[in-house]
Formats: sequence, structure tokens, C-alpha cells
Amino acid sequence: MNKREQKKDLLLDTGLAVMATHGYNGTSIKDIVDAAEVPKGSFYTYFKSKEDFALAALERATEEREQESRALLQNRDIPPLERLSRYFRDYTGACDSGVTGGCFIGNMCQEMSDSSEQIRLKVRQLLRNNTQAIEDVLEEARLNGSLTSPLSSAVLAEFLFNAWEGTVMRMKASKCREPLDAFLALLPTVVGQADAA
Amino acid sequence: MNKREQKKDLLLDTGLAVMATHGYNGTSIKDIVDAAEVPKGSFYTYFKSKEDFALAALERATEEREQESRALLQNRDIPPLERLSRYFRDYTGACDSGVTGGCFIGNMCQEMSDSSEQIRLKVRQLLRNNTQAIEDVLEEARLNGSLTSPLSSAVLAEFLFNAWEGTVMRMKASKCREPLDAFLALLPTVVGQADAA
DNA sequence: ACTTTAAAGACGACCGGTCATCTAATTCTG
DNA sequence: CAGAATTAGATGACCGGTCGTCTTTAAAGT
Repeated sequence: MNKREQKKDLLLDTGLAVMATHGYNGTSIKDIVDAAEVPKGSFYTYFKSKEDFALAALERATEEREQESRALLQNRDIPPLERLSRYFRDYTGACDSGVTGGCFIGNMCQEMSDSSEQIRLKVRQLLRNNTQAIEDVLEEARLNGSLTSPLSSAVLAEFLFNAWEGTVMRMKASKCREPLDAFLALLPTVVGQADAA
Repeated sequence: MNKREQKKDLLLDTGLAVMATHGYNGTSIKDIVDAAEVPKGSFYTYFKSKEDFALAALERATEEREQESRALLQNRDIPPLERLSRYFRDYTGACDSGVTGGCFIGNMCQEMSDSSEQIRLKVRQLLRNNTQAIEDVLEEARLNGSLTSPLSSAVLAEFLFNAWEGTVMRMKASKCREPLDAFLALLPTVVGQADAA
């Protein structure tokens, strides 16, 4: 990787962190370049606009998360429903250590969907990808008989993922793990397990 | 109501609408006063700061919604679980007519929780109130035997409300009613009904 | 020397918030 | 009750500062 790509990456990583906690409109270009210790004038050599940066940051945010989550979600050594449970539960750490930011995609969805059609479409796509990953696991569980719900895996996945986003959002306001615990408590019920404490 | 209160109300109503679609940082004082056709200088005679306005708008947003929702949620002519179902389903209209804004409280939660402690606490309180209202209905359903879940009403309410917020958020990005349908499809499962199509 | 890229700094617009000024209502005086 | 004095509230010009963006200059690469 060349020098240029490295700097763009640095800008993306650090800027993403800033924008994840202060939002799109709450983050200035100066905030981004300051955090990355990159001269202000350089910003527009890497991104053609602030919106362009946000679009790239959105992709980056999911890349980082997908590294780990895809690996877990597709790990055939663990029963599919167990994978799902871990996928959600492993978020706990972020909560305990005074999480800030929450889900960057969720944040951008709320703040920018009505202001930028480009960002809305990108968010929609990333949300769909995430939902699809969950649906795949559910479909696998259905095939091996551990998923008994009469509802389609698509509906189940859509519900679960949205419920999860709501849970993460709530944790931002409450700063406690109750929302997460409630989510995990209901997970078996939703996928149709009698009781898998 | 005196003239002054009326203007403050106007500022609150119109400003709330603007801030609900463009967010806190995406809305300027000028945007608010222009929408209400109130002179810029007047703003600070009604609110001591932008943050103060947002706090008041947050209360206003729930007042408006609570007018109708409380009445529905506490209507003893309808079975409690049916009330809950309607409470969520009645949101449909907003979706069909190209909803903008979503849930103002949810928006502010995502955008401002990490920036303003005052707003975070207000959001947390309002979210709790909403959850409590749902818990009350669930408790009523448990008493009359229609709620069979072994999980506590508090956990159920927390999960349901967060799932709902996530659903509303997803609709902002997707601009379709699929998320809502998925939510409504799972509602009976969550509260422990076998199938109450 | 010539092309390409990074960086500096300027740009006008706009930000949240303040201020002196003006208006209109209230209180005081007779 | 009339008219003068006082004051609370309304107002838009204006503050220093920051915004996102762009032009211009400096540096680097070949």
C-alpha cells in the first residue's frame, strides 16, 4: 500500500471515530484532519466533499465490523443459533466500558436519511447486507431443525436486526446493559426455541 | 393563553418539525425562526439557548404523541394485547405517505447522547416513560391471562419498545413498510401468543 | 524541466448568541 | 381620568468565530 492510501486510511479511521460520536453535522472537516494530524488543505485531495467522506466512512465502518462478524456468523463449528446469540452478546464489552458512538450506520441513518439521499441509500444497502447475513444463519438453522418458527427467515432476520439496532440505540441513552439483557432474553423466543437459557 | 405563550408554542411546533427532519446540528436558529415567521431576535426571549429549545421540543414531541397513545393504551374497552398491537400498527400512515423524521426522540438520542448530557438524560427519561406505559399494558394482560410469557413484563416492555424504535429507524432508511410488517408479525410471538393473526 | 500531488491559507457564507434600540403597555402623578 | 414616566418585551443589526470549499503556491516525482 502506497503512502497516499495510508493517509486516506488514517483519515478514514480517525475521522470515523470522531463522526461516530459527534454525528455528521456535529463533525467539521477541521475536527477530522486535526484528529488524523493531517493538514486541513489535504482533505480535498482525498475526498471530494464531506458527504463523500461520510459515504467512505460508512463503508469502512462495516468493513471493520464485518471482519469479525462474518467470521463468527459463518463458523460451522458452532450451531447457527448459538452463533447468532454470540454475535449479539459480544457487543457487551462496548457497553460496559462506557460506550460512545453506538452503531455508526444507525446514527447516520437517523441523522442523515432525510437530508442526503446518497447517504440514505448507502445506509439502506449496508443495513440490507447485515440483515441478509442474519437471514443466512437462520436459514441454516432451519435446515438443521433448530429453528422452528413458522415465520420466514427473511421476516425473522428483519425483525431481529431492527430490534438489535433499537437496542444499541437505547443503550446510548441509558448507558446500562439492561437493553442488551432484554434483547438476549427474548432472542430464543423470537427464533422459536422453548427456552434455551 | 396569552400572546407570548402562543408564540412560544408556535416556535416549538414549527421548530420541532424542522429539527425532526434535519437534526439538531442540521437545524439553525434561523431555520427555526424563519419557519415560525418570528424575528430572529425574539428567539432568545423564549429560550435561553439552542439546547434549551431542544429540551423543550423533546417534551413537546412526547406531549403530542401521548395525547393519543395514552388514550389508546389505557382504553379498557379493548383487550390489552390488542391495544398494544394497534399502538404500533397505527404508525403505518406515516410510513405510507413518505414519512420524514421518524421518532424525534430516537433521532435526538442517536445524534446528541454523546454531545449533551442534558439531552441524553431527557431522552432517557422519555424513553423510560414510554417503556413504562407498555409495561403497564403488559401487566394488565398478564392479570387477565392473555399474556403467558415466563419473562417479566419489564423485560418484555424494554425489548418491545427498543425493537419498535429500531423498526421506526429502519423505515427511515428503507422507506417501505417491510420493517413494520416484520415487527407486527413477531409481536404475538414475543408476548407469548401461539398465533394471533 | 515538466507533470503531478500535497499543503497553505483565503473565501464568502453562516453559525449561535448578544446588544443597543425601539415599542407598547403599565404605573405613577395630579 | 388624562397625561407623563417607567419598564418589560420585541427586534434586527451585529459580534467573533467557524463552516465547507476552493484557489494558489510549494514540493515531489520522473
